[in-house]
Amino acid sequence: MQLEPTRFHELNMRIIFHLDMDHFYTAVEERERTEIKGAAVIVGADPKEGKGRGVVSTSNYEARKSGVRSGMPISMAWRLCPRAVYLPPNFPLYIRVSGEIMVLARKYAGKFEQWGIDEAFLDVTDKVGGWAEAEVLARQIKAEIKEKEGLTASIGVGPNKLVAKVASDFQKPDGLTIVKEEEVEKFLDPLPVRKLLWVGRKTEAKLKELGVNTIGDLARYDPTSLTSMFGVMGLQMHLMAKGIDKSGVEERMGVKSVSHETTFEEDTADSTVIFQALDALCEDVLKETVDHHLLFKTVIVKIRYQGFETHTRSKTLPFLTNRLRDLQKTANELLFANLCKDRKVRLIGMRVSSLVSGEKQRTLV
DNA sequence: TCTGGGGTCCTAGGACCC
DNA sequence: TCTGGGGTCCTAGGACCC
Repeated sequence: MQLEPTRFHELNMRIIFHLDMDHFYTAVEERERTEIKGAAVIVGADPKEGKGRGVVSTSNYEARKSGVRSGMPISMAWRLCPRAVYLPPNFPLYIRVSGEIMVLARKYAGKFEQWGIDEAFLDVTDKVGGWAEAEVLARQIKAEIKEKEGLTASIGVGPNKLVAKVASDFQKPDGLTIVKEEEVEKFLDPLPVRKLLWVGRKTEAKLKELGVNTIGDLARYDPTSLTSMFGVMGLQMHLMAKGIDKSGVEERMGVKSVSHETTFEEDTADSTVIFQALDALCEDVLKETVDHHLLFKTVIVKIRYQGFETHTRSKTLPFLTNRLRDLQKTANELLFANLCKDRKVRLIGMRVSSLVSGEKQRTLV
């Protein structure tokens, strides 16, 4: 049933799109390099003949046929698909293309929220009269991205962000899935809980122990028990499983932290190497904060030892700063006081937070 | 399988203040 | 003596997102 626009709005219903670019990094690379057309393509760490460190960022559908997935160790990808074209990520390129797509999509939305580099939520409630018009608009956006960027996107359409997000993942690539208000329960019920936003590997495992496998199982589970086990997230999960999500599409304003980290080619206990890496990370982080006119107060150092044991140590300064010597002194002290000298280190990271825009704070510098 | 690099948010304990 | 209650900030860890 198609409601009249005014009636639709009176009922306080929303129509939300989730736009998700298909295998974005590899799709951009394929567009730029016609010579790899048709090949299995993997963007990620250098595989080094199967000895490489790091993970797969994105693989195209040809590589996925061999079982390659995002987040998989690159050494495993090499074993599954040695014939693939392996490329290092070209972030400046992806960011530029992403920016163009976001500008294109934003003009169709009453409210717009970018989500990562290649996804976005659009609240189109005020732009369409109902579900039929929403479908026309979704097709138009997909067609425009295809025409102007030569890339395919999948769009999920639903009455809230959660349903739209699950829907965009339902048919990929080049998909369009529309889930109307009255179809939400039937749509979500049989899907595995892992499809829900915020249900990751750990939560999935805990739910499995409770005999909760599908979103329907979760919707029927006692919300009080969920709350006692998962806290605020328990209630949130229960509501999501019932297709309820009142969160708004909101423009994100400014970053809350800036960080850089590096994994060594080989684990090392050489303190010269470790402290040099830290200094370099300080310079990278500082450059970025200065470029964005930010001042920081909190400095966080991350240490990951051989075996993946990870610790963070932080210090909040009594003042805002963007001086390299403040950052390096604080970071060096934190690392020096907390580094186990006889253990091999896998990764060093640097982060600054408690950020304030320096535009207004110039007098403090 | 052996785990990158960029982020956000939540929890929980303790310090400190009134 | 041994003790409130509320609030904020800091620190560390962990789950999750792309």
